[in-house]
Amino acid sequence: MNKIDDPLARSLQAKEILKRLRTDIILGEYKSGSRLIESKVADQLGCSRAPIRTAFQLLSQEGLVLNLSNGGTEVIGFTSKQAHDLFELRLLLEQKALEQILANRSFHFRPLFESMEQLEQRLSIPGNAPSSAETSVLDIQFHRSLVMMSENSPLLVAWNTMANVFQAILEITNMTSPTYQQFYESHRRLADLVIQRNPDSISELRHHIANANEIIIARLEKNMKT
Amino acid sequence: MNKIDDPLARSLQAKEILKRLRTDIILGEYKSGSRLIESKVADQLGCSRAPIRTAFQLLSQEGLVLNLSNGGTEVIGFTSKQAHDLFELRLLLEQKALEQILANRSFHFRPLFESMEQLEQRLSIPGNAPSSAETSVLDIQFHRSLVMMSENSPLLVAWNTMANVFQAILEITNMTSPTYQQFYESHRRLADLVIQRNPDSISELRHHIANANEIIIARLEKNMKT
DNA sequence: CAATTTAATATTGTATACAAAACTATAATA
DNA sequence: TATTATAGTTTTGTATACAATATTAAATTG
Repeated sequence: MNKIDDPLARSLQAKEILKRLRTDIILGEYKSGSRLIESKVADQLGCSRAPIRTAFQLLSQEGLVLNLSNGGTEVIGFTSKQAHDLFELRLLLEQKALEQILANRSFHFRPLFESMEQLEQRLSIPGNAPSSAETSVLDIQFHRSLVMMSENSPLLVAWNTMANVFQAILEITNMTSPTYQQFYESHRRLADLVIQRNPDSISELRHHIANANEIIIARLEKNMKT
Repeated sequence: MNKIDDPLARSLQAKEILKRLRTDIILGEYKSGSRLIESKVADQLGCSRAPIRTAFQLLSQEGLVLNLSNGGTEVIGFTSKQAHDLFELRLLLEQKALEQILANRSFHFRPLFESMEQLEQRLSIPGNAPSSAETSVLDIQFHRSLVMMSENSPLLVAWNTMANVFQAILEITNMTSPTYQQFYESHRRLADLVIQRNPDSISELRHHIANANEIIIARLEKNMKT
């Protein structure tokens, strides 16, 4: 449970391809229902079909693409409703994680604090605002630490799958530092409540996520084509 | 939302390999922490590395295997606790689906009844008890129909991912027809409550799943090596 | 002209080849 | 001896080749 599952860690090409396709699909660059042809995409991106296949499989896992029963891959459009449902799912999973954390006898909270302080430190460097990509990674890391604390492997697996899409959305919406300032203050309150094993942490979490979701979805809708 | 996502539908080899590895890992044939070598497995199963890589990726998606950061694939043991957590997750997701179904104005319940009647019909053929593999597919299909009714794509994606492991467990535990008789009676009660949009359907669902989980886990533990 | 069959094309699934990276074991050095 | 270098091996990631299946277009038939 300590090692981190990082698909494509060594597969730089597939990683890059996946990221690009994921973002494009979320933004609506591909029409819903249109078909993704391995060789076409391979030519466009200037590589062979091998890493493309890998990327397609991951996209399918994330629900952005559909594996047709006769072979082939079809784009599933990403709508505003889906974003909403995704965020609701995130809340459901994280709340479950937190409930289990509170119910467990002992737990390790170091990773939670480390990830929190990493974000705080990064934000506190004067005159050097972090990029949206940077902060999204750190923000996600905090929440991943929380889910990992639950020591519930299936829950973590489910969370990780949707987290990829979630992180892409965070990057797209290009959060500014002031917004993140809000977020990390909420992270601190939450982390403090968690180590106290205070049941109020649940409502703090619900508050935090609901608030974040509202801001993010509003920004996302402006960027989406459809 | 109408098309069904079936990875490996055309890829028979990879499908077979995945199924076999999945079952073996659940049963504890591979030691937790041991490394899966593509070429080794390919030689054992008498095929090339291509379908093996595909299968490994799917296993990773299901949380049975870990992608090491320097490349390579490590087996994550499947413990009794994980089974318990998995089943709890299943309940969480299906309950969420049902809540959304009840909240929605209109919904299509044909697939739910069709899958239910398929199971009933199959069980009612005298002197021809269905195999565990057969019934597990039909049972899973009923629950998938339920989740699909929620028209919540991210929720369905998450459910599908864990359903693969769940179905494998159903097959392993080799349910007998009498047990299934119980299950499908519960299915019918549940389906009836759902079309009435009766909130009691939620407790019926909780009951059904909790009951099934208890039976299944007990049987599973007898089959697991660890 | 509509429907069906047949041929041509496109696309995927698997096998193989090769290069880059990671791991292992041996040798060298302090 | 313990530690670092180094050579050798293993293993993966990507590219390419080929065969089987799907899709599309054309031809045929009623």
